[in-house]
Amino acid sequence: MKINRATDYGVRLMVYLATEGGKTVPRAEVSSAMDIPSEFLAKIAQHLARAGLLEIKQGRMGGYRLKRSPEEITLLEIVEALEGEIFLNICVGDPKACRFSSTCKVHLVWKAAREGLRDLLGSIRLTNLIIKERPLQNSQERCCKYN
Amino acid sequence: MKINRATDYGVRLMVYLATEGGKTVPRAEVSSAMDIPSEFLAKIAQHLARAGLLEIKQGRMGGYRLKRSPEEITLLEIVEALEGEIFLNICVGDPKACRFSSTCKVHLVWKAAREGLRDLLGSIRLTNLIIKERPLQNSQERCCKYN
DNA sequence: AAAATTTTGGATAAAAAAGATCCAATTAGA
DNA sequence: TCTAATTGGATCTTTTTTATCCAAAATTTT
Ligand code: SF4
Ligand code: SF4
Repeated sequence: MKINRATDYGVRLMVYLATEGGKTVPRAEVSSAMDIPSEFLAKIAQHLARAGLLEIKQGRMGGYRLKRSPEEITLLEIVEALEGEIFLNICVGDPKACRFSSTCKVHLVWKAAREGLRDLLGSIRLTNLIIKERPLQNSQERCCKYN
Repeated sequence: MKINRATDYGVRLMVYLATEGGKTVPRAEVSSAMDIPSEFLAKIAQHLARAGLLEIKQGRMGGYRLKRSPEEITLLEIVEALEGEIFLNICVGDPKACRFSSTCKVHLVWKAAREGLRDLLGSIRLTNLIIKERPLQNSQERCCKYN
């Protein structure tokens, strides 16, 4: 019951792109800054591009950049783009996979757990994940409990 | 991000034992009633026994039974006995595993997600998971939202 | 147009985890 | 003692994860 490395790497990539604003960042830079194996990163970026989360520019001066505003992109989208839709147990996504699913109460717990997890991840936006070097001087604003 | 089959099987076993009250149930019976490969079930039962959740009786008339009252056993205990402590990302259990963990905000989200998940699973007891054939006639009681 | 740089996409592969299965030895009731 | 039940260790297969390699394609610069 853990996320994949690829998912964590994908989130790192997206957070890095968010901190770089709209710039196109070459793979090598993300790889070294974020400690992600370069070739693996290429595959992850392709997944995220197909999911409509980032844009890939090929050729010289190519690289990656966010396709949408970091305010619009949730952690849930990133995670599910890389892991597939979250289901903590097979029966949640496919009730026919278990002959007990219609009466089983554990089934309901896994369903509830999934909801809770997705709600949390869905409430976090890329903007909430950017690391600011120092806190804003004249602002008390906190967009959520995670920053 | 899914539980293992072994974990689901383990929960099925525990729920079955709970429905049988204090009886010692042979492995073959649990295996066929709960659709669990018998030899695999043996391994799972050994794990749960080491975790103090059930008692194994060897020899003729042997089998499995709960070691504690189903009221005292939570789903979290069962799941963690089989999966190990729940951490949705390596950095949650071992911050040294990632050089970003001290500043990374995603880290905090995975921590919060873990808390939420463990709280939910910890709130469900084996008694809440027993399947009653028909609802009690003269009782409105619901021990929680899962029954 | 040629050179330089950067990604693609498909193949491949090593390692780890998951999901069992086998069986000789052991245990304990009858 | 006979029989029925589990143990514990080894083994095995399959799937998933985590990459890596490289020729081809794309795009900018010279
Ligand atoms: S036993 Fe219950 S929780 Fe397990 S797979 Fe079947 S329906 Fe789902
Ligand atoms: S990048 Fe953040 S979330 Fe990912 S492993 Fe490191 S600390 Fe954890």
